[in-house]
Amino acid sequence: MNSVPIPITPQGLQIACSACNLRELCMPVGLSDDELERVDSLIGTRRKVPRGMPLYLSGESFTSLFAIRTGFFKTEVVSEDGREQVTGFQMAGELMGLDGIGTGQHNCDARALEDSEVCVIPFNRLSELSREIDTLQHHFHKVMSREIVRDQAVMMLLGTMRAEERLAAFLVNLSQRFSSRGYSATEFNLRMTREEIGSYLGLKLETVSRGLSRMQDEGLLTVSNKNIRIHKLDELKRAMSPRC
Amino acid sequence: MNSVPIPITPQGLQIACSACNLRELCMPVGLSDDELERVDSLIGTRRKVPRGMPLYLSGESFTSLFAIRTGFFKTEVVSEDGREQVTGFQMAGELMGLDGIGTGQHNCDARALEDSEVCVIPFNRLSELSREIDTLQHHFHKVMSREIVRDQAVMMLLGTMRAEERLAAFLVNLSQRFSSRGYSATEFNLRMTREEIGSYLGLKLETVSRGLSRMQDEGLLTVSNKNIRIHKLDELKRAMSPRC
DNA sequence: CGGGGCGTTGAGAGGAGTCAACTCAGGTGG
DNA sequence: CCACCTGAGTTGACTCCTCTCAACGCCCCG
Repeated sequence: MNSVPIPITPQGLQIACSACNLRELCMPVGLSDDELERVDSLIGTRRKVPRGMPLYLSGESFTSLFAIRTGFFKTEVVSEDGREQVTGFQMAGELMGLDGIGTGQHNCDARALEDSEVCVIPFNRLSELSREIDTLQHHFHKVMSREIVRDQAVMMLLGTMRAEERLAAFLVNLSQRFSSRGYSATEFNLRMTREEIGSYLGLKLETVSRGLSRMQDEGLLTVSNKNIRIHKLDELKRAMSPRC
Repeated sequence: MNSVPIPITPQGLQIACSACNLRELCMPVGLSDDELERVDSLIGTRRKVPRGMPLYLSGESFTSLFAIRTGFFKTEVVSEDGREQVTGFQMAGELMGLDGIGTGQHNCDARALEDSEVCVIPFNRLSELSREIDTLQHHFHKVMSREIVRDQAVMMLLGTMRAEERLAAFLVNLSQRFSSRGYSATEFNLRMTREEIGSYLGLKLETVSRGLSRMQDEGLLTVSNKNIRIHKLDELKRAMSPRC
């Protein structure tokens, strides 16, 4: 096996959803104590996924969603003719596996980019519970809908932006997500390779590398391998728009 | 107003969901008579949307989903800096508006490409009912999930394919969707302009035009304005893959 | 009949891809 | 501890695909 189920132990209970510091990110607000307890009971197990290992692979049967507790993932689609497309990078508090509901099989690979841990959410239990708790149902629908909106934003990026605009948008997006999790908005480590960034942005790795170098030359940021320090976040945001 | 609500009249009842010829496309199977009746009651009104008119616009508050009864739509996202991206083309039996659930506001424009008619599905009624009818709940989740998978396929197209591959993929996709609705798989009329195709595929309209001309020169198909006749569907499918 | 939207085609420009050489960091094993 | 090796990243030179700009034709409609 590529990962280890962790049964909830007495110790484990201290990180029940109701006590999880990621609660605002992946749980609905406004639940009663009773409801909160039942939602807690949703999470049967947690699972550690070491760096480089898959959380699930395309074609595997779908039974659960996964909420990231710690770590960093990528999701990747591989087509029949061998093309690979990274469809997203996921971090703490985000949900993975929604693509599997439609067919009952996962439709992409999810791989840990660093040692990670996820909460396993059995989908049929979630379905049951969301029939009983309106708030949970609505929350789940919102999460799925936001996923659709996010994908549409990526389509916009891939369809209309040039290389450096895509790169700027990518970095600004990462910056915001780190920031909203309490990390620095201006300094962070990329967990993915240039090639993975390129795949996500519809570019070749050399183009990604050149783009970063160029931004460094312009004083927008400093790149040192995977470490990024953004000096002019406002200019970086402007660089997302044409004619700059 | 850009469209006209149509209250269900005695005549209207004959096209209740349970009797709709698109039933397999947009309704769950395996409902009991009682359940069927309740799902029928979901559809409060229908709405005609003349060609060119919006079904909804970005920023409008979200209250309902829409199932297409007849006609053809495009959905389009406009970014702050003025970029436009067609995110999809929708035809009979397909659902629109899922992007609005997350924020409570529509996040794209939906516009009729020909005179169309949609069933209005009040979202809070759908939510209620899907709490009572498992089958309906699961069906709705599947529909949302498939939307995500579809969007990922578009990301793959935009991220990895060259112009003519995209065009081939687009035509094959249309062909299959027409075919599954009982229309010809090899002859159909495009409802959208070259520019709209280009926006969807991340290409300029000239590139779309050239691509179609080239395919015609190669004998794959015949183009006459918006009319497409595919002569070699199998070769067109091969043209979706690299090195042809 | 004239005009505007849509589509086609050509010529030239430019941005990203391709190919290749080189550097660097990290991990492994002698 | 150092030599080695591998994968990741950078950079340069060149190619080529798509975009840009422009001219022109077609069709529909006022």
